[in-house]
Amino acid sequence: MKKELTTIQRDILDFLIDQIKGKGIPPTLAEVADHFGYRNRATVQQHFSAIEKKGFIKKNPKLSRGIELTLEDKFFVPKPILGEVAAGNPLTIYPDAIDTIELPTIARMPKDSFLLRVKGDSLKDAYIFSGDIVIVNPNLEPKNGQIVAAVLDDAAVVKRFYKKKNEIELISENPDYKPIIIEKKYSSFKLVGIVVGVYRSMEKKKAG
Amino acid sequence: MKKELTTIQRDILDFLIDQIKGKGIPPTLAEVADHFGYRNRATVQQHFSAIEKKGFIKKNPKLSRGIELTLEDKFFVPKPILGEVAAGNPLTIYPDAIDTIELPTIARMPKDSFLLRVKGDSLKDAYIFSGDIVIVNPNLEPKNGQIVAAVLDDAAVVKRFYKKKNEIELISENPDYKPIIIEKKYSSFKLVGIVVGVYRSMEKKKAG
DNA sequence: CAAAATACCATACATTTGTATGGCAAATTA
DNA sequence: TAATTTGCCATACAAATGTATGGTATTTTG
Repeated sequence: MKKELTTIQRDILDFLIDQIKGKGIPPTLAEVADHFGYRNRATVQQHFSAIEKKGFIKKNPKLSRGIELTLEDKFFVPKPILGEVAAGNPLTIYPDAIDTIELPTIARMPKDSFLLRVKGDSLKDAYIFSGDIVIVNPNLEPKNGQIVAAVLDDAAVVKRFYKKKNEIELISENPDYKPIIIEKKYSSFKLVGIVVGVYRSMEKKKAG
Repeated sequence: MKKELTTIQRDILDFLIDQIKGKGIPPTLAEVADHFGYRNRATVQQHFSAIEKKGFIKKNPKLSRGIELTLEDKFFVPKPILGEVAAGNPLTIYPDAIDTIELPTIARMPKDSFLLRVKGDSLKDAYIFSGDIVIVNPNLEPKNGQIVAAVLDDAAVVKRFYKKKNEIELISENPDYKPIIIEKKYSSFKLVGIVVGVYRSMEKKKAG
């Protein structure tokens, strides 16, 4: 039995997870159809059947909104890793995916977010270690003290963010590393996004 | 406008919260009716209207399971406190309620659980302080390391639970207090239940 | 006491919802 | 190439669901 979801099926599953984890309650067929622009519930119904057959959801027959997510272990979806970022010193960020990781979808990843793998230990006191995958949301305003991903001269870093009067400070949680200070005018600095989550695979990790 | 819920209305609201917080999805009218033994959905429907009018829930018209809990701050429901327990030395336990507290129902309290007020500071290293209210579930099996409530010679204690070969140890998180050791045969010891939650009112507390 | 609120019942009805069935074009697989 | 899967449409239908309306007995309130 093939357990690979098609693109559309994964989109629908993502929407399901999004609703269940986010809004708290599973959508109806009609709501899903509406969201994806289907003119018909039957289409969604058939997608559900396909997804259920592949073991990702379970339908409680006859019950409205009776969709359950199956065993969470199954919810590992391959996602592209867009690059590596340095928690210590800046590293390269790649335009395209350099790798994929099996990310548990419970580690809720907003649609507009992406993944970066952390190298270095400058954030170890914030419980982010080398080899960890950070989930970055580019559509959030950073608040002081939050951990952000940023690009400096075509390299990327993950640091804790502090905005001051005329400069921005990116500091490490590890005293071995000095803060990076960016003056307002400094242009080659670009904030990539807020780190909204960290995932660590407990399997063997080939971290650097 | 009166904001007091009647007994039945509160029961229904409790059931709603129970389902939403516990099962994750709001029940339908039929399910509520079934649970309370009503032969009719209309009865529940009318209760919902009453509860909504008093501002505790919000109905999304026409939507199945379209019940939302209104602002969480509103969810302070008086619950009886059944006694006081010592985190340090045993205190008296009362057969009936000695007091009531406005417990936020978000602090999910299973139907079979009850409340005890903690006195003493022997659990301060587990972040439970004098004056805190602990929610005790009597229907769970204790695992080593969990915090339990127990009765010793008509007095009650809240301690961390460890089961050994021939004895049970109730230890404090505070080194100032010595562990209580109960031999298997010791009969006047009775486990009351597992502490499933702690609530602390940030208003002034008249702790001991 | 009279009026209002409460707590339940019954019946009726329009939608919503899940499900079943058949059809069709495009992509994938054998 | 033939067969299968995928992705979508349409129609139909029974059951579930929310809603409306009216009724009755009890309790609470003014």
